[in-house]
Amino acid sequence: MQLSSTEWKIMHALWQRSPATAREILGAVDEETHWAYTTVRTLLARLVEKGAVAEHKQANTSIYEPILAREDARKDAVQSLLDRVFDGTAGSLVQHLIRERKLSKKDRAALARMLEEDSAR
Amino acid sequence: MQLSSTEWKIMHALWQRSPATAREILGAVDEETHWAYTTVRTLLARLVEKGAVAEHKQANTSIYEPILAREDARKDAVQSLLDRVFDGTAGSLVQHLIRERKLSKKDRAALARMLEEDSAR
DNA sequence: TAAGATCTACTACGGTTGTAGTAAGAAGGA
DNA sequence: TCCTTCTTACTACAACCGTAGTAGATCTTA
Repeated sequence: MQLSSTEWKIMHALWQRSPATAREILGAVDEETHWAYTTVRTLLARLVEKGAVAEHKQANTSIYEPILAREDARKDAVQSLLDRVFDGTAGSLVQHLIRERKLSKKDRAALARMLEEDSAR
Repeated sequence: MQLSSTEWKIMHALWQRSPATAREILGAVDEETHWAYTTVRTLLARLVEKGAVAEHKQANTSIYEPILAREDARKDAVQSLLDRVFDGTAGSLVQHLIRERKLSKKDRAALARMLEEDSAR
């Protein structure tokens, strides 16, 4: 499932604290976005429509919960980047990260550990 | 600079062989996309407009060349993914790749080499 | 109980993207 | 020279995206 960048912001808020009302989500993203309440509602409606979020009424207020899992969303986003931008493989992405020095010492150590474990198997 | 996914396809063709005419680019992407010639022209016009591609006329035919470098485009695309999807850092992306076992044996070997060189310095 | 605060449902609107179509000029071959 | 084939310039149009606004219902509180 592909999410637009505003939808990602809503989902991040929901993954962090759910269930939540639209107003609570607004509270969580307000600092960063300054969105109107109705903007948050529109975004939530779109997410419900595409099946990424569940909505149920409590009294006259909607309560939202993520259906789409963060890891699944991330998987799709990464795959889409690999297909669009790299040659479809993660290897070239990682080489890019190394060349661009995007990885901290710690990241590199973690990577090296993983490589060792992996080749040991 | 952000590129749409169709724009990426044009740019990949141009990075591979440039300068090129619209018809040559169509030839390069036709198998994958089956685009109409005018679709390629539209995409090229948009890329020229946003400064990613240079166009100059030879007789009555336009010749195109990339201005935007592949590495720069990749940098922006990766940063955008990190900001939208991860917490803005490459570390969490790499963790994701590790957990998802996205790296092939060959990738891992190349990576190990690069990491060694890197830490040797 | 009447006014403000909230909530929902619906609509809006310009920009971007994907995917062309058309008309008119240029160029090359019969 | 006239027909065919390219090319260019311009236009189109629906879907999606970012960002709301409005109207009417409902809840809360003085």
